[in-house]
Amino acid sequence: MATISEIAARAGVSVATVSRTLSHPHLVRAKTRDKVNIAIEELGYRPNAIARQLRRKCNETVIVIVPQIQNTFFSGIIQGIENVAHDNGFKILLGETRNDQARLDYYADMVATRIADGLILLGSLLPTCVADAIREDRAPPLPLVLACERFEGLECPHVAIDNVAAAEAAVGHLVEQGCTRIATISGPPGNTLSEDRQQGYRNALQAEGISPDPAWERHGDFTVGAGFAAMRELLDLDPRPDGLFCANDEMAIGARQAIREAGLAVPHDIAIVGFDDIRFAEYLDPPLTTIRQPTSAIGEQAMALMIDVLAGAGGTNRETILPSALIVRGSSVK
Amino acid sequence: MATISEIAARAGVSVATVSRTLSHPHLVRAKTRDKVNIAIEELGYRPNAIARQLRRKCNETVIVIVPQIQNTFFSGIIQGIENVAHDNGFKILLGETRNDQARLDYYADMVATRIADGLILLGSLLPTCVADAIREDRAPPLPLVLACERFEGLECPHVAIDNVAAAEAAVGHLVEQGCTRIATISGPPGNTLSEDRQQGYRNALQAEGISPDPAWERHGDFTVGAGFAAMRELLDLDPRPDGLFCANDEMAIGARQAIREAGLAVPHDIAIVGFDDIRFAEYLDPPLTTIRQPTSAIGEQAMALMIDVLAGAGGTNRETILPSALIVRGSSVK
DNA sequence: ATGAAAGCGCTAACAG
DNA sequence: CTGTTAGCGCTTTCAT
Repeated sequence: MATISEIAARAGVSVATVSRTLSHPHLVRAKTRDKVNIAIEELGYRPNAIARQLRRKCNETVIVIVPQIQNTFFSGIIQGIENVAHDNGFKILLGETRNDQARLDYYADMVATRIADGLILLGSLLPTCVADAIREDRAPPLPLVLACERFEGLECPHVAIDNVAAAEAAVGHLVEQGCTRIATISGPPGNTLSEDRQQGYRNALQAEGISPDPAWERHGDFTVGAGFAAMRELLDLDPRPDGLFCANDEMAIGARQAIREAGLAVPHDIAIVGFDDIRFAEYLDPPLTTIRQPTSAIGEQAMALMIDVLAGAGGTNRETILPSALIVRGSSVK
Repeated sequence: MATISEIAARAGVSVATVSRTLSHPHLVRAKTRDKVNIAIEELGYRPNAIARQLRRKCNETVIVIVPQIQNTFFSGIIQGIENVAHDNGFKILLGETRNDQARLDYYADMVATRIADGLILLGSLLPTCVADAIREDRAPPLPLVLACERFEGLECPHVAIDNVAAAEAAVGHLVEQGCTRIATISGPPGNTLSEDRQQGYRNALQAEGISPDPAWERHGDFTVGAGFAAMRELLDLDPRPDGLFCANDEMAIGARQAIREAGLAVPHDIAIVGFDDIRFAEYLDPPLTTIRQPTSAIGEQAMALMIDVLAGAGGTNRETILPSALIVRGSSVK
C-alpha cells in the first residue's frame, strides 16, 4: 500500500503538495497536479482515510441504532438514511439493540470513542448518557437526531409524523365503517409514540361521545406475538369489540391470527386498522388497512438534520413533521 | 475531550503506562493500574479509537453491501452479521447498491481507503476490482466473504445453502401435489444462485420424465413487479401451468397477484412454492409454501468467516453450506 | 505555488 | 514493571 510520501517522491514534490492536490486542488499549479496524479495512478495510491480522520478530527460517519433490523419499518428508515448519507459522502454504522440497554450503550459509545461523529436513534430506548443528561437538565452529550420517537425533556432535532392525528384518522375510519366497540392494542406504556397513538384513539372515541374504557386498551411490544396475546384477551370481553386499532402492523398481524383462530372473520366480525404500512400489508389476508408512514423520507430528513447538526448549523430542537396517510384496504371495509 | 497524555499527567505516569493499562493490563502493577483508572474515571476519558486504528493498522470494521436493505431476506442476514460482529467487537458499515455498479464500487472502495478491513457481499453484482481480478485470474484484492451468492472463477470464502437441492425439493413437492405442468420464475440469468435454482427445477422435472420446456421458464429480478409480469406471460400459455416455482418469495407474491387478477385460485388452479421464507410468508393469502433459508445463520457464518480471514486463518476458499427446509403451507396444498 | 515541520492521539519496540 | 521515543499517514500553518 503506497503512502503519500511515496507519491511525493515519485512525483518529485513534497507531501504537502500531494495532500493539496488531493484535498485542495485549486491551490496547486495544473502542471504539478498532473505530475502528482500520474504518480497516484501509477502506484494505485488510495489515501488512508483513517489518518485523514485523525488529523481532521471528524470522520463523516454516523451510527444508526435500531431496535430491530429485520423490521421493514425500521429498514425503510435506514434506507432513507443510507441514501442521503451516500449522497453526502457520509458512512453509516449500524447497530441493533433488541431493546437491550447494554447493546444500546455499547453502540452509543462509538461517538465517545470518535468512531462516529453522531448518532441517529430509532426506537424508544435512550442511551444511559442521554438519559442522565435529561435527568440533570443538560443537553445530550453527543450529536443526536431522533427518528420517529421523541422524549419528554429532551431537546434534540427529530423527525416524525403527527401520531395523534394519524391515530384519530385511523379510529375515525373505523367509526365510519360502523364500528361501535373499538378496542386498541397500543405500544408499550411510557413511550411517547405509543402514548400519542393512544391519545389519538381516545380523542376519536370522545369525538363520537364514546368514553374510553380501559378494558379495551391493551399494550404490546410491537411484535406479532404481542398482538396475538393482546387480542386473545380482547376476545374474552363481553360484548366483544367489533373494531380494532393497532399501534403497528406487526401487532395487527398477530391480532388477525388470534381472531382467525377464534373462528371469527375480518372485517365482518372485527375490522382492523394497523399502523406503518409495512411493505407486505397489501398482500396480507385480508389486505391491511393502515396508516402509511413515509419511512424513506423520515430517514432522509433525519440524516439531513444530522448533517446540519454536525456542520454546526440549525437549532438544538428542530422538529420535522412529515405527512402520514390512511390507506384503506380490505381489513376494515365491511 | 481528554487525551492519553492528560491521563498520564494526572496519574503521574507515562503515556505508555496508560496505554498498557488500557490494552494490556496484565503488564501493569495493580497499584499503578488503579491510579490510572482513577484518573480515567475522573476525567471521563475515552480513548480515541481512530488514533488507535491508525497505529494498529486495523479497525475491526467490515462493510456489508446489500442490493436492497428493505428486503427481509437481506435484513435477516444483516442481523446475523451484526450479531456476531457485536460479540467480537467488530463494527459494521452498511451500503446499499440497488444493483448500481457505481454505488457498489463506492462502498467497496472503503476497504482500499482503510475505512473497513473487509467486505461481506450479498447479491449478484461484483465490485469492479474483484471482477478485474477474476478476469486476470488473480485473487481478489481485498478480504472478501460472499453470503448466499457464489461466482465462477472466484475463489473466496462463502456461505450459502444448496440451491440445487432446495429447488429440487420445492418442485418435487409440487409434483407430489399432482401438478403436471410446472412453470418457474427464476432469477436473472447469469446469476449462479438463480441458475442453481433453475437447475434444481429441471432436475426435478426430469426425475419425473418431464422434459423442460423453455416456454415455462421465465426470469425476473426478484421483485414483486417482476413476478407479476412473468406470471402474466405464463398465464397466456395453453395449456396453462398448474404449478409454479418462484426463485424468491417476492416474485411469488407478484405472481399470486397476477393469478388473482386473472380470476384464478391458488392453490386450486395453480399451486405456488416460493423461496426464502421471508418473515411474512406465513401471513400471506394463502400462506406461502416456500424454502426456508437460515438467514441469521448465514449472516453469522459469514461474519465468522470474515473474522477468520482477517485473522489470517482459514483457506481462501472455505465454503459453508447451511441446511434449508421446505415449509409447506396453503399455497401449494390442493 | 510549494516545502519544511509540527502535530492529531495512540502503540510498541527498546532500554532500563 | 515503567519510561523514552519513534512513528502510523495525513493536514496545515508558516515560511519562502
